Amino acid sequence: MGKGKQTKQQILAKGLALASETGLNDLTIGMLATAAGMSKSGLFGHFNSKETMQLNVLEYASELFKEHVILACDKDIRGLVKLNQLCQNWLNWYKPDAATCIFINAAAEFDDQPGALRDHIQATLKNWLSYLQHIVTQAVQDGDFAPDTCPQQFVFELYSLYLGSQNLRWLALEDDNRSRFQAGFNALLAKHGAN
Amino acid sequence: MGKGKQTKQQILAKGLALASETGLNDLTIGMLATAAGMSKSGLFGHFNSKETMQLNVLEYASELFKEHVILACDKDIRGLVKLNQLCQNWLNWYKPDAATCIFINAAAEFDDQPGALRDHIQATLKNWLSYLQHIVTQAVQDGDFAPDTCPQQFVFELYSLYLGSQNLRWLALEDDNRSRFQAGFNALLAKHGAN
DNA sequence: ACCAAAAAAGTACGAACGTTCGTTTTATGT
DNA sequence: ACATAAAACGAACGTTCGTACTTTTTTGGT
Repeated sequence: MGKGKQTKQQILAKGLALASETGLNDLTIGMLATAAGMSKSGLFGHFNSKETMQLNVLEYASELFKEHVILACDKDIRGLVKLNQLCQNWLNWYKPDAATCIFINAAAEFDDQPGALRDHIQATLKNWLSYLQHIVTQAVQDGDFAPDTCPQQFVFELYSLYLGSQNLRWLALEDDNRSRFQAGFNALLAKHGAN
Repeated sequence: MGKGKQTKQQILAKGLALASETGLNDLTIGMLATAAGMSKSGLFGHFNSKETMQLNVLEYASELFKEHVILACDKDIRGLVKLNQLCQNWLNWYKPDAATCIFINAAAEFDDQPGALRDHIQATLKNWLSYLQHIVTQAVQDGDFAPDTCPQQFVFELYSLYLGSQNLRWLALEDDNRSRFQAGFNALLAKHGAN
């Protein structure tokens, strides 16, 4: 890996960290350059536009997500067991500080702002949800869940719980939102007759 | 009502409409002025700062929310019946176009940005959730729900469903997210033994 | 060790933003 | 109706941002 790609990776790592705190919109070229310890124009040269930079940060996040959530699962598991591992990984896929999931944050920021960024976020999210749906369908086929389980509704409720845990974190309530998610998840499993 | 207060109300209405589409952060003084059909400085004079303007928009939204969600309920109802009406009103409290709930949007935008705006959003949200919690507690006392129902967890899951319906709207999935919320809500009621 | 290519820096510009100030128009009370 | 205050305007400011150009430094293959 040449010097260029190397520093680019460092930039993207810093960029993801910052964007996870302040949002992808507020990730300015100048501040990212400062955070990366280089000049504005020096950093700019790696992307040639802010939008490309943001896009690359998202793609970097996607790689990390796939690595820490999907590929980190045990091999040869499926259905309910896999769903459990996926959700566990999902909650922990990006750890720094009080960072909120960049995909959730970016979705809220760009949902009404057409362009390449919105399209990418939308595609990523759709992809993840349909993957979850696939695993749930598998679980139903395996008899892990009741046969009348609707995978779409199941994933909707599961995704909602994730949103809830992300959104309620900063309300600084005294209770642990992770455990609120877990309780909701367990109830969701029980409702569909997980054994 | 003097001329000043009158145009200010029009400005706030326009501001809420715009902020519900593009987010409270992107609600610029210049574009709001243009949308309101007046000059930048003319509009500015009503607030003397952008933050105050945003704060006033939020307060305006709070008034509308209270009016359309809380006060719009039938008198002398409580417990499960009231919860049903509240949720129905909640989903419809602000109708324009494809607007997303400004509180949800603003929460995502300002959660990591200390200041008066964040504090206001936080207080508003906490207030609403604790109100919901109060109604659920009432429902349990009235025997509408099973006695082992945890109101905090209940409201967490309810709020999560609302977030889900808001967040999944723009994914442009073919299915109606309103009905996804309804299904989840009904399941939530059933889980706690609503009769 | 050298030289072309890549990477980084420096400078500058135009646009948009929030805000200020002085002036002009409009509304209101007597 | 008229005088006073409120409301709205127009032009300008300082700052920040993304981006374009040019120059300097660093890298890597021969």
